[in-house]
Amino acid sequence: MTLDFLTQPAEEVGPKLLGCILERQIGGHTIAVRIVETEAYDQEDEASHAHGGKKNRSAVMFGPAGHLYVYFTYGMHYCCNVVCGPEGYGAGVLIRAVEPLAGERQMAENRGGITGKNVSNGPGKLCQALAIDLSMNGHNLRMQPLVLKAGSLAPHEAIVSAKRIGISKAKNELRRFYIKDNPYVSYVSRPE
DNA sequence: CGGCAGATACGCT
DNA sequence: GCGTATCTGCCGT
Repeated sequence: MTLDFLTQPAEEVGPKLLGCILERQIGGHTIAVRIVETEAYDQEDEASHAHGGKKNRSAVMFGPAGHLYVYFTYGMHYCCNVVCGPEGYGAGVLIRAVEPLAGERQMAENRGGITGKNVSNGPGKLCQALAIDLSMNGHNLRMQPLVLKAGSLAPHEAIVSAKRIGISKAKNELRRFYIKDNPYVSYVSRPE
């Protein structure tokens, strides 16, 4: 399995990223996590940073698929997207939550000692746990120190589509996807 | 538990 | 100036 599907539209890529693996190399340690919640954005979406054409902040979203778009919001939080779609078309999939597979100790340390599911069950939290900041903006996810690997769902797992969270525009769009019953899905996401 | 406000800096009007 | 693809702590029940 390859990452070729990243060139498809965001709403296709969103569900397909569920179950994929992110590997972060940092300070001689390896952190591995599995993506359990995503959300699709593209330039026709009023709520997307790519809406209204290419801007300085969102330029990466218009670049080649498979790169990382990192942005800063609320004065204190980073969030990260996987750029997707054809080059020149602004689209990306926000990674909203991940499930730790390896390096939990390192992640807890990055999060100031927080352990358990609170370590990565939200967009800002997972960026802090993986030490992702603006210096990673535009990073190619096929290269160290942060690599995206194709993955799949376990046989018993199911994908749920839901309305979006935390935004005021186009919030009724069904562009959020998560793995049903996974404990690391952001806790606001429980209802169907 | 659930709800609410505060933190805090950046991009856009 | 204002709103923001959020998180945390503090409050009351």
